[in-house]
This record gives sequence, C-alpha cells and structure tokens, in this order.
Amino acid sequence: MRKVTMADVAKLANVSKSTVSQYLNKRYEYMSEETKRRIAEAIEELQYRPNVLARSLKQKSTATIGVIVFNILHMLTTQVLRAIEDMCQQHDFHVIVCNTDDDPEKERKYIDMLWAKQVDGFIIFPTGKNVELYKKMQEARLPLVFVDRTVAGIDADSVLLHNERAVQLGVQYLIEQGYKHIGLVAPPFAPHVIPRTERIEAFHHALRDHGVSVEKEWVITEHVKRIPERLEALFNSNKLPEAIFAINDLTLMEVLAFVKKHQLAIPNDLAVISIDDVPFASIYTPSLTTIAQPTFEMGKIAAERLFMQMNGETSPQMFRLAPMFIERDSAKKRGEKNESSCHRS
Amino acid sequence: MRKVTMADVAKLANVSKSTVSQYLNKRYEYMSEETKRRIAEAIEELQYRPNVLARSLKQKSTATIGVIVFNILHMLTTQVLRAIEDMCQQHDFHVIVCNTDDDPEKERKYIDMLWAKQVDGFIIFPTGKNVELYKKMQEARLPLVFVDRTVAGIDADSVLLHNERAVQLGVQYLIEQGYKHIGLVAPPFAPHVIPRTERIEAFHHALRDHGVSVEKEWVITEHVKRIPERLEALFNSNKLPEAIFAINDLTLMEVLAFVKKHQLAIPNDLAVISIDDVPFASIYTPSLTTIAQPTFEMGKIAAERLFMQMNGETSPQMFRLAPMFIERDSAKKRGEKNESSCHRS
DNA sequence: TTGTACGCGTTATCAC
DNA sequence: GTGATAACGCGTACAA
Repeated sequence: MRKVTMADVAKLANVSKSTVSQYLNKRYEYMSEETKRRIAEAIEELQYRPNVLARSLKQKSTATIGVIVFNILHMLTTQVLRAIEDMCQQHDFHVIVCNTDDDPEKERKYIDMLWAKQVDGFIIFPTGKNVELYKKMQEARLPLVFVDRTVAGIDADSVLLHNERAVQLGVQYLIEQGYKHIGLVAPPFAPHVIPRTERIEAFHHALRDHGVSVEKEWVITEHVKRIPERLEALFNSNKLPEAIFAINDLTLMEVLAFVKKHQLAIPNDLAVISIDDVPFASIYTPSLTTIAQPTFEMGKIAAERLFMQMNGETSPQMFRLAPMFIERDSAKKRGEKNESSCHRS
Repeated sequence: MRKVTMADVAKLANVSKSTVSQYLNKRYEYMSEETKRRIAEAIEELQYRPNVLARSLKQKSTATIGVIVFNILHMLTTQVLRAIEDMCQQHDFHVIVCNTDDDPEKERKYIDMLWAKQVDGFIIFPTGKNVELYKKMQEARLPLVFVDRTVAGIDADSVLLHNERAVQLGVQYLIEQGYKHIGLVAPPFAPHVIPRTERIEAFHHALRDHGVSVEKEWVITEHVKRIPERLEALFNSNKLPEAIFAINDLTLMEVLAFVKKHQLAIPNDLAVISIDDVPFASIYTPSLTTIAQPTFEMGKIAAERLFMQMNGETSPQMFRLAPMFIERDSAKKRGEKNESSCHRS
C-alpha cells in the first residue's frame, strides 16, 4: 500500500499535477467545475493527504517552532507553554517541546537539531551558557525569544518577571504587617540565573530601603536539598526569623515541610510569603500569601513577539511583567486573630 | 545572505555533492584524509547546516512524534509527557505537543495536520470521539498509542491505570480504618471517559463487596463547579459521610476547599483519600493519603510501544498499570491520636 | 575514491 | 483553464 501522492491523484482525475496543486491551494479562478469535481473525487477515493514536508521544503517554512525549557514539570514552564501553544494553535503552528534540565550541552544539541529541522523560530528558557550559539542564531536571523532569563551580551526579545518589584511587594507587605526579622530562602546564588540573582539582590535592597538590617544567618541561599538543615540549625539555636520569604515554589515547599515537621503556627510562629502562586495556596491552612507571576501573559507575549519577528523586522525588546500580589493569611500581622491559622500546643 | 546548501560546501571544497553527503553520513571508508579535511573546513567556514527536511522527504522519516493531550496543565499529562520526551531524547526524536481541551474537533485537526507533517507516530490521550479517524490511522499503519483512555472498537496499544484496583485499594483501606459511611466525588458520568466510568463503577462494586451499601446522596458525580453546592447541601442537612473518596486531583481540591471553609478536622470530621498524588500531599496538614498513578512509567511504556511499532510489527496490547497506595494521615482511623491533624473548636 | 543523474512530493513560472 | 518543466536540498545507485 504505497503512499499516494499528487501524481496519483492527477492520473486518476485525468489532469496534471499542477492542476491538482492549484486546486489544493484554492486557486480556483480559472478552473472548470468539472475539473474541480473530478479532483475532489480522486482525492476522496485515494484518501490522498498532501505531504507538508515537500511543501515546506519548497516554501521554506515549517509552521513549527521549538520551545526549549529547563523542565516541563515546573509549573511556570507548563503554564507559559500552554499559553504559547494556544497562540500557535490560532496560527496553525505546531510546538516542539524540549527539556534541557538546565544542561547547556542538551540545550546546544536541541537547538542544533531543531535548527536543522528548519523550525521557524525558538522560544527558549536559556541555560545562558551557549552564548556563541545564541549569537549565531541571531546572525542567521532566526526568530528567537528568551523567557524567564535573559542572556548578557545577547540583544534578543526577552520576557521576564519584574523580579525586583516582586520582592519589593513581598518585603513591603511584611514590614507593614509589623515584621522586622525577615529571612530569605533561595537556591544558591548563580550569576547567570537572572531571576534568582535579581531576587536575592532585591531582597537586600528592599530591607535596607525600609531601614531594616539584613541578618546574614537568615539569608539562606542553598541547594534545595540542603535547605532543611539550614532551617533546622536556626530552629535548634532558637534563632528563627519572624518571617520567611521563599523566592520560588520549590523553596516554599521546603519551608512548609519544615513548618509541618515542627508544627509551627503560620503566621504566629513564622510568617510565610513566596513568589509563585502554587495551586494549593488557597486551600492550604492558613491560606498562603503569594506573589504570582503572570505566566499566561508571559507565554502570550513570547509567542506574539516570535510571530512579529517572523513577519519582518522588529527590534529586540525587554519585557518586564508586573507580579501580582495575592494577599491571603500566611503573612498577616502577628497576634491578629487569624481565622484560618492552626496552632497546637 | 542566502541559505548555504550542500552544493555550496561541495564547490568550496572542490568535490561533488555526493562526497559531501558521504562525509556527513560518516561513510568515510574510501575517503582521503585530504578530502575529509577540506570538506570539514568548508562546512565550518560556511556555517553549513544540513537541511533535515530534505533528508526526511527522501527517507520517509521525520524523527518526530505527535503527542496529543487534553491539557498540558494537568499533572498527569505533564508527567507522562516528561517521560515520553526523555525516551525520545534518547532516540534523537522530537515531540510535538498539542492541547485539545477534550474537543474532538481540535483533536481531528491536530491529527490531520501532524499526519500531513509526516510525523512518525502518535501518542494520544483520546477524546474518543474520532473513531473513524483513529481507524484510518491504523489502516495506514501509522504507529499509535493511547494513554489514559482507550477507545472502544479500536484495537490499539493502550496504557491505562488499573482503575478498578486503584479504587479497591482506597475503599479497602477506608473500611479497614473503620469507615462505613463513604462518599465519592467525581465529575459527571460519561461513558466514553474510561477512567471516570471505571472508577465510579468500581466504587459501587467495592462497597458492595465489603457488604456496605451505597448511599445515593454520597455519590456525587457532578461538574467540578457544582461540587461545592452538593457538599454544602450535605453539610447543611447534617448528612456528611465519614469519609470521602476523590477520584482525581481536581475533585480533591474541591473537597479540601470545602473542608477548609467549614474548618472540618481531617480525618475526624471527614476522612479524605484520593487518586492522584498531588505535590502538596505530604506537606498538607494532615498529610494526604493518596493513590498515585505511575505517571512516568505510563509515559515510558507509551513511548516504548510506539518505537516498537515503528520498528516493525507488534500486536496491539492493553497495559493496565498498578496504582501505588501511599498511606499518610488523612484517612487514619477515627479518634486515633493523629499527630498531624488540626482541629479548632 | 569521486562524480553524475535521478528521485522524493510539492510549488512556481510560463507556455499553450 | 491547463500542462510541462524546473526548482527546493538531500540521498544514493551506478558509472568512472
């Protein structure tokens, strides 16, 4: 059962390939009804499906983009991806998804392979370690948008959270609620990981701006697996801060595990606030005050910029999206009657 | 800056296209070192990248598969997808991801377009409403694996949770813990949605097998948005069951929201158990007893089967994967000292 | 060891 | 209105 091609259709309909091609591309203008009918019948009878590959070869467009992320399992990624896919669906584009696990080597390989596959553009959550390659992509005028992180030295469209503002919102709220002893929990400082760096630095600035000194012990920048021991140490020496700012969902989970282990009351024993609006924030007890990233908007903008790049010239632009502060109960004023808090003695 | 092709490389290296092709395909056997070197230099100098599209056209393989899911935002989907992508990465395959939102029309369109794009196979979370199309795919010997649901009348590889066993595990545990008044929370019954149907039916069977009668009021099969009012009604008439079985993560969230609203104590006021191991299960208070789906294994098997189909003949097979029971605190025996329970009066 | 010529399934350009 | 014919970029017999 060989694959049926345009030639087969043409033969059966007693016309030439070109006529069939015209028909498929709806260039009916000078086509007799009779011919149309015969072609339609032949297509139906042979169950003919045009081979998009051949068309792409000719037209130099695959209607496919590559999206390269660290890990599709992260909520941020999933949501951005969903928004991108929605946009692509509207344009009859397809999305190839790749996970790098933040490994530059995997990233390089994916970019190379997708490039070879002639994808029409890339949306990348960059590891930041393939600067030369990113440069080559730009030289080749390959549409490219960075999300979540930018890359120093590459002038490309980038869609990022306004990290500084996000931290400011959180710190300011804690201060307003009367907290002075505020800790931070984050993964290790790494210069090329923009969001992390920006958030850690913004935390220092924000405290200083409010006239609060930064207690070194309370700034935990550690691999996620080692965060528990750092928290334990503080607990054992009775030096817990009053409030903790978790810079993302992963670190938040560590904090909550710690809280549960010691049956601390939130917010009375420890106020908690985080960036990333985890799905259980509102059903957790107490409900969690969070600073949400506008993930769907990020994906939408990334896709829009990519399409703009594909349709001609646009100059690279940096988008800093506003975080959304979602007040719930986990960082309310201490001692305030907290309906949903839960303390056992 | 025209695209550089093999011909350009050949010219610069002073050899013919075929020699370059040989080189690229590592058929070095009869090639002089000198030639190799010249070709390598030319490739480097011109920044040549082979056009995989043209190759695919010739070789009838795109090294790309299509994965069509309801919604990438669901945890099940994301995890299965991650496993699939990992397998594909090992085989140098790429994954195109599509969201149908359970809309048959979108599904049809995606299948058509990806088919036209010559993908080498499909992994589908089927809406179940495109039976004729699935059949055509099989007739065309297009590799195809269903995940999460099967489709009646289509004899294809399918990877599903052993839903009946999952429900049995949960019900049996609840009974063992002394619960007799057990409710179910599920989306509306829909015949073609296999997991839902199987779980609801298995619930009835399991209760009967344990000599417990099924209280109609306690079996809530309702659109997620209407679940709250059903629960409210029970609460207001003081007819809550002792325990609730949530058949998936979405319904679990509704139950937990309800529990929070009325400040019920889990498990003393209401025991809770669910299928789908939500990420916060262990940090929630009390920690949640769940029945986990082996999502990564599901993805792995789906991909393996797809590759097997691509490599020749295999007969369609149904895989029923064992659920994993994860005992935590949310469905412990009533009155038992529950370290992590939390009750305020 | 290398080169020639053709095929893959389309589309675009002109003739007719 | 329709049909040849030449691309598109690569793989591959087969010839040299």
